[in-house]
Amino acid sequence: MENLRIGNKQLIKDINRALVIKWIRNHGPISRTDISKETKLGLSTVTNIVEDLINNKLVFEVGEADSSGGRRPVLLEFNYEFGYTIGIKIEENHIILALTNLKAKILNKVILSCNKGEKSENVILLIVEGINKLIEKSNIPKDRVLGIGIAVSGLINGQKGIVIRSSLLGWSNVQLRERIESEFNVPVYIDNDVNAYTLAELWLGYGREHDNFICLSVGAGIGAGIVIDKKLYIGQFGGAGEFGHSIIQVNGYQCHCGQRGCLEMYASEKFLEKEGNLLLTQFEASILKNSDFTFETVHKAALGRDSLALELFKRLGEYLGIGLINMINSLNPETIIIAGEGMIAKDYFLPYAKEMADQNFFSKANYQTNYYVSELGEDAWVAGAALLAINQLFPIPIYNDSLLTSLQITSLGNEG
Amino acid sequence: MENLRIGNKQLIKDINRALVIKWIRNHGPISRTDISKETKLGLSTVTNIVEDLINNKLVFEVGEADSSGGRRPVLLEFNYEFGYTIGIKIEENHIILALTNLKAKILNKVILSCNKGEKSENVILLIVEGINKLIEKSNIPKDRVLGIGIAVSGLINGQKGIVIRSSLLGWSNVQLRERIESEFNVPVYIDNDVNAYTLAELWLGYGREHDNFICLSVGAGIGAGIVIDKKLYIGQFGGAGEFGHSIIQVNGYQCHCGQRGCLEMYASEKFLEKEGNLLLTQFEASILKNSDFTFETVHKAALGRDSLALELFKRLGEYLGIGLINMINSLNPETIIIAGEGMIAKDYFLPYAKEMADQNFFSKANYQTNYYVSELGEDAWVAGAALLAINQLFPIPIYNDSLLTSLQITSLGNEG
DNA sequence: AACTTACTTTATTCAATGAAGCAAGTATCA
DNA sequence: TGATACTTGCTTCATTGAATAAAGTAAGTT
Repeated sequence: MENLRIGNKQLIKDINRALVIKWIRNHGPISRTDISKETKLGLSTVTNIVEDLINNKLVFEVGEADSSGGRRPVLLEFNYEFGYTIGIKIEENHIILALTNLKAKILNKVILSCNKGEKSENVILLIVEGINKLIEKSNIPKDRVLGIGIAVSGLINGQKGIVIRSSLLGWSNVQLRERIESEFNVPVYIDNDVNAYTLAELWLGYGREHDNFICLSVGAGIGAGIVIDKKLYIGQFGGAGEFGHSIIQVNGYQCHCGQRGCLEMYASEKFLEKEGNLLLTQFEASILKNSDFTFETVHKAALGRDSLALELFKRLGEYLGIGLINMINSLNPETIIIAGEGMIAKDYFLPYAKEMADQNFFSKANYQTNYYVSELGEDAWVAGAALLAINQLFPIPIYNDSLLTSLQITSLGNEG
Repeated sequence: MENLRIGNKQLIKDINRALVIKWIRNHGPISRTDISKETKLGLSTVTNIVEDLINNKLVFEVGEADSSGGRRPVLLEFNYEFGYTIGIKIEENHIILALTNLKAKILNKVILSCNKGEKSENVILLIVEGINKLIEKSNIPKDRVLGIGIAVSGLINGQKGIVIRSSLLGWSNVQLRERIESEFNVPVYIDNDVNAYTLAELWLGYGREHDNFICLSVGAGIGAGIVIDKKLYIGQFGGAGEFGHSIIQVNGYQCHCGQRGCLEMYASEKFLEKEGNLLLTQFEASILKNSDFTFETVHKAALGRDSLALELFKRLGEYLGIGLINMINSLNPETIIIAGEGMIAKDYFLPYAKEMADQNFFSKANYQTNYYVSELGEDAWVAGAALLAINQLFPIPIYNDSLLTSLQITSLGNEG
């Protein structure tokens, strides 16, 4: 249950400190006066808080801006190097680790190979090794790492820190957080990979200026992250956004999840494979005849105007459109951001998807949903993983439960 | 954008007043000491706030509880008759109006008939007439009505107070709130009827002890209300929860909304009609042969073991199950509450729906979703409509925007 | 020299709070 | 029975500490 804090001086202080930090983080470099104007906090209040933040090295004065007829404003900037976080993405056959500053900017990267289907225990050992290597390579003191975020594909219970099930990795019920946390004594956060990507969009991409959207990943599978009021919605145990397993066809293709007719079987790489092989007989001339069906190979074929490839993408697009309709009609998002490996071939399927999706329930009432193609690169996955941790360092301090990890920073001011 | 208030004394005061009110509302009769213990507010703080509330007649002392070795605790109870609200449900051929106290308890009811397909302007006039009649009948001063809530089936933009589209009523773009508000000079809230019912579940039913659920209504159509963290999620413009128009069958039955294969065509009364007529040739002996197909008629037939009726409910149940799967997989709710007129026949279709729905993505990982059959009666629709207004009277005052209407009450204390 | 803009210092305000006190009961025991 | 000690509930009051408005200082432009 959401436990709102009671009103007292400490709450005032925490809220206003967090507010000032937020403004400097999101809009810095910025002057004290501007913070005061924007937040409606009294100027002297801002002065006091900023002094405190500077003493704690969370904020720096970085120079002066031009005057417009009076004393020059002193510009403040957040100290993104106050500490570091590590973002990790576990993939089928390698692990990507990145050291980031508190802006989720990647400062250093380590990529380790591992065998496909490797046991979780061995992967954990690899991760530990990778973290150590990364810290050493980056030449920073270990205790400046303030948090670790790990992105894993599959069903994740972030609160408990458990990988419930990952069909890609072949894991189930792995206590990932506990293992890494005990090794480094630093808060560790884990979440679904698409959720991590969604966080990257929220903080570094589209979400910088928007509060509500769904981020849909089209690739080997289908996944989605749901952002409501600038917060990631995770559901009862972290399983929200499994749109890939919404059923769009009664008695449709058998899905690996046990259901039939899942969207994932119609709008991800799995569809290219399945439908591609079925259609081969009708498209004898296709250059895909002796190839496998991945976004890459089919895309290449499509570039060469291969008619099987074109047909596959057309069908995938139309099915994806139905998936989009279901998202729109059930959640009514402002925008759907589309990302994932599949987007290399976006020109060949997105138009069909959009055309189909525009037939949604709301469009009849002239309420449009926006589509937006993610512009973040590959690095967004690990950056998003790092954000799993960064996100927790500066929470809005109005709830009781959010204090556990953030205390380290937000209450530094009480000591001095 | 959610605009968090800045920290100052007024915020402290508002939070703590709201907190005390909440405890008395939800757990009264309760003593000052117990409030202090539960909220962690200082006892003297509670005393002060309570004094204020009593002066403003928001709270009453209602007697003493037994002593357990010391002075008897003085019990406080919320004054649910501090004011009244009016809940209204607009149906196809009548309008139901109810006067409620601030607990959404129905004190008086007026039902007006109107023609099916009546123009919105005439219906509005009827509503005005009904409200006046209700107030007169209840013998209360007009200015004790603190808010009016109206539940309408269809697509509603609650923020703007507009009925965007209601296929049942044949309305589109009706400025309902503005019209009623200008007539009575009292805040008016409008929302989708299922959202109103969901609010009733949230405050009067299942939600009293739970924070996250989806409330699904099975009747003439299919609708759903989504509760996240004890708050109704409404989407970009109030259209969240249109699960009825999620597509479960590519190229399926044509829906009135323009799409094909909507859940609403497979799991509401519309399905009984459509599929019933199609199946008549195979079930020559059915007593439904010259009947219409409503939940009522088909249910009666099922009671007589009519095999067409049984088959229809079986199929409806299975399709409904697929709808449930899609809800579960995309939102991962703790519980799905099922309600609506269709539930008279629940014994004939729910078992099939549950069996199907239990095949969802998460069940493979042993994470169960709960189903719960709504126990609120017919009155819950208007009670929920009243709650649309009541809900806004005592908001958690941490956001700037929530102050508009609640100020009347929460700042009474500043005057005395 | 007058005006602007940016920031700091200082006295004030006010809601929460802990401590002390008051109110009104129960338990114990002569 | 009733005097005393103890318990529990509530109130009063001085203190605290954060924001804040006002006055003062710094450093620029016109």
